[in-house]
Amino acid sequence: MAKRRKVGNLLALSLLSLLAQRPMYPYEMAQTLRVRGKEQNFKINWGSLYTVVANLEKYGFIRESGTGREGRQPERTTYQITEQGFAELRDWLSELLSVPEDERGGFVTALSEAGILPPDEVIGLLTTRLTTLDKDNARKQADLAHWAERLPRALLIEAEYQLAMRVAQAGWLRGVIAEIVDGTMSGVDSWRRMHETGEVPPEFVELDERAMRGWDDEPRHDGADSGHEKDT
Amino acid sequence: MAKRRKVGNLLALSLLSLLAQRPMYPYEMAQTLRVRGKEQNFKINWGSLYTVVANLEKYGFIRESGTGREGRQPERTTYQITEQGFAELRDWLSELLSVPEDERGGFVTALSEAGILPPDEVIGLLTTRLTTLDKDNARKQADLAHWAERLPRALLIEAEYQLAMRVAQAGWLRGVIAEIVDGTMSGVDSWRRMHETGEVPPEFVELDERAMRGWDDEPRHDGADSGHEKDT
DNA sequence: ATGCCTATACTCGTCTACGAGTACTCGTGG
DNA sequence: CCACGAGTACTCGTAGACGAGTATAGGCAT
Repeated sequence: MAKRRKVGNLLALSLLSLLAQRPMYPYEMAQTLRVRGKEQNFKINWGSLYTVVANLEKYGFIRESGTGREGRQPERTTYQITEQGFAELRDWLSELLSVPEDERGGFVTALSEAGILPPDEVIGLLTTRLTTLDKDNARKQADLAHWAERLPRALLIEAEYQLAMRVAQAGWLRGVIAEIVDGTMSGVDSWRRMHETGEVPPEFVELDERAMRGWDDEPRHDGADSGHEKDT
Repeated sequence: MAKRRKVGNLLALSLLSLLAQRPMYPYEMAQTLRVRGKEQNFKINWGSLYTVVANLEKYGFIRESGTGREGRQPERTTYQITEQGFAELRDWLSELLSVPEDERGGFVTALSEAGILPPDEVIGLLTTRLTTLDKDNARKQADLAHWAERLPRALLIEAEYQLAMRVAQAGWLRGVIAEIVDGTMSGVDSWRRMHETGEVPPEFVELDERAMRGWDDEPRHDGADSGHEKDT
């Protein structure tokens, strides 16, 4: 994935960020990340951590800056960021901020395969999701408000973003569920019949055939997300 | 990642879906996926394809259903889904549909590290993103409308979802950009000063220290996303 | 009929991700 | 004063992701 970057793991971005502030040794990086509550709730991937550090060094983005034992603890190696590391960090950040990606998550995939399950079950599952989402969002909203009182908002944008996206998802879900329930959405009838009788609705077949023929008469804008193909 | 599933690759979900419709051999699966325009624009990962098929077989989710050479082409192995495969498919879909995940994408990470870049640069990058997003969204909107005329909407939900999320993202971006530009957002001043003078603003330090002490006096709701920890 | 190009269907080897395990150190209670 | 548990800092082996390469078969132009 994203092989364009010499070190393609997002953990590497965080590490570079950390080292841009001060030199650290790997374990310290992990602690700092964890303590900041960054990256999920950091079920730290120790393996990845050291692999990524090694790779960052291999490509010259970071450099050993001393390998001392400080007082007691076992020996440890401190790293600092290099000029190229800084450049990579800036470039990577720039790309991530300026180029929108398509969501690649499990939910999208599942949505597109949801026809496998009978409509009523899907309604139930989506309702569960919606409920959870609403509950979590309320809590996150409160947390965020709490923090906003004692920290500058500039430090909270990513939390605000995540919340905004979840709220939007909840809104969308509410609409879709309603449409499936009341039958406003076209195709739900065939879908339901298919699960009751086992008969494969004709639109599925048509979809496949259309595809097979290469739907040439249709608008194809394939570089959909404004072409961020890997430029090999 | 997601080691709870015996085969944790999302490609596996698509393959199971495919095989739930009819038996296929691996290459055929790839073609069918590609032709349906599923999964990104499918820069097919041939390596993953065969690894995943092998694993699906290893865990009994699919089974060889004949290994014939049909007429001409080189020999090939056809697979069919098993009972357990169906069960896994249903269960996996259910989970993906009902349990909301937090976005783990690059944008979120980049947002949280955006302080590395000077504010004006960030404004520029986010504006670029917004422009691209608006342009793409308009096109996708049109495409979707086009397809909606000749296909049941039930087959288009995942496209609708993706579009809705992108529209929401654009809306959020518009707001945030404005707030950074006009200084409504607190912290932007320190942020700007930091990049002009090199001085590290006190709130960063405070954040770290607070974290170090273990902010015990604050609300910590750690299983944030309604606890979907891997239940080892 | 013969070379060559394309499509088909995989195989293989490398590089990455990751977690379980290791080893060493301090503090503390019995 | 030493057993034990909780940190600290990492190592290593395995499983997975992935792309470049391979091999074979037909089509078709000469």
